[in-house]
Amino acid sequence: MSNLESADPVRRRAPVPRAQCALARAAEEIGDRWSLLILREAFFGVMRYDDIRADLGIPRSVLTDRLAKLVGCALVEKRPYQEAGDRRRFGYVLTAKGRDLALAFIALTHWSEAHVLGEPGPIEIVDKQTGSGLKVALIDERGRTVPLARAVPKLRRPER
Amino acid sequence: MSNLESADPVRRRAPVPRAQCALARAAEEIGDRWSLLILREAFFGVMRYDDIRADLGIPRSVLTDRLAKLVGCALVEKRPYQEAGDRRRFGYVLTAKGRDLALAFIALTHWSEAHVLGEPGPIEIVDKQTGSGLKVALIDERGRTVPLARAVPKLRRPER
DNA sequence: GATTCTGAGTCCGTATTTTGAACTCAGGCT
DNA sequence: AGCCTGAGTTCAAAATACGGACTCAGAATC
Repeated sequence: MSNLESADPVRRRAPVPRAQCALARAAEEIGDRWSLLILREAFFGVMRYDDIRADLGIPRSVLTDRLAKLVGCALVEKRPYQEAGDRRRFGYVLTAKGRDLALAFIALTHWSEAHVLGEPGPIEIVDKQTGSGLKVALIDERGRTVPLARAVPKLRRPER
Repeated sequence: MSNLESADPVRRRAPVPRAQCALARAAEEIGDRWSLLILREAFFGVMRYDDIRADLGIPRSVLTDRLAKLVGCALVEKRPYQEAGDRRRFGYVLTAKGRDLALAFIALTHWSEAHVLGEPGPIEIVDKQTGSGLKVALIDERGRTVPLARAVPKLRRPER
């Protein structure tokens, strides 16, 4: 994916139209100002309407709409729960699809710490078994890590 | 980052306020419907206003605005170029900051292929040296890959 | 058994963004 | 001189977002 080093101004068109572009499809589901932030809340176990609202300061009408969309995309599930001696309520829980976004989230968070925040940031991702700090990296088929600069895109069905 | 397995409805608040959250800061820079797609164009070497517009179908006024924001965030640089026997024009080129987003992009693309597209997608990322297909993975301090399910968030400055 | 409280919304008028179409402007080409 | 092209700008209409008030059901309180 990394760019041609010496940008050549000759190439004019993206190799793949938008409809087949996985990134574009992902952007339809989570590419707006709030969805990412709502999912982050879910990653940290915040699942209740008013708690999300309080954390993010999102308007109620928008939160209602975004939650419905996230449920519609199967990123999150609405499910009932009851706290001891309280009436039954509904909360929102990540689905497997939503949980799998974590890798992209971690990558984006690390990028932001390096390039936007400019410092390590208050939360670190660790291996719950060993306690070791974790990073996101590219690995090849043998599991060896490869520097980003060596990654290039290749058409799978070579043109047509 | 991955969620507590058995979601406990007790936790109510995100561990970190929005202002310090790296993801939230990243979302301010690239969290809208078009910025991601524009950056994707840049990854593939498309750098001219009208080409981006044609690929994405984005309205001119929005593209102008988004490009200015991306330049403002130093994700992209506006720089002059001239093609043989043509007048000098301007194009947009990724900065190092922009290029480093590639890892998050690749992770998001793979997620989308797995969960949105449902099939491999037309572009694959390979090692330009070996040709080996590349994936995104979590690695610990010794470079061993760790499954996502073992990743948990930990506060770096342990509460206060 | 009426009133209050709380979580989880809905409704609504205003403000902001997006859209798409038309217009501009500079430089080169015929 | 007139036309074309890339890279915008301007503008009205449509879609979204915002924030405050309102609703509604069940528990708790008086």
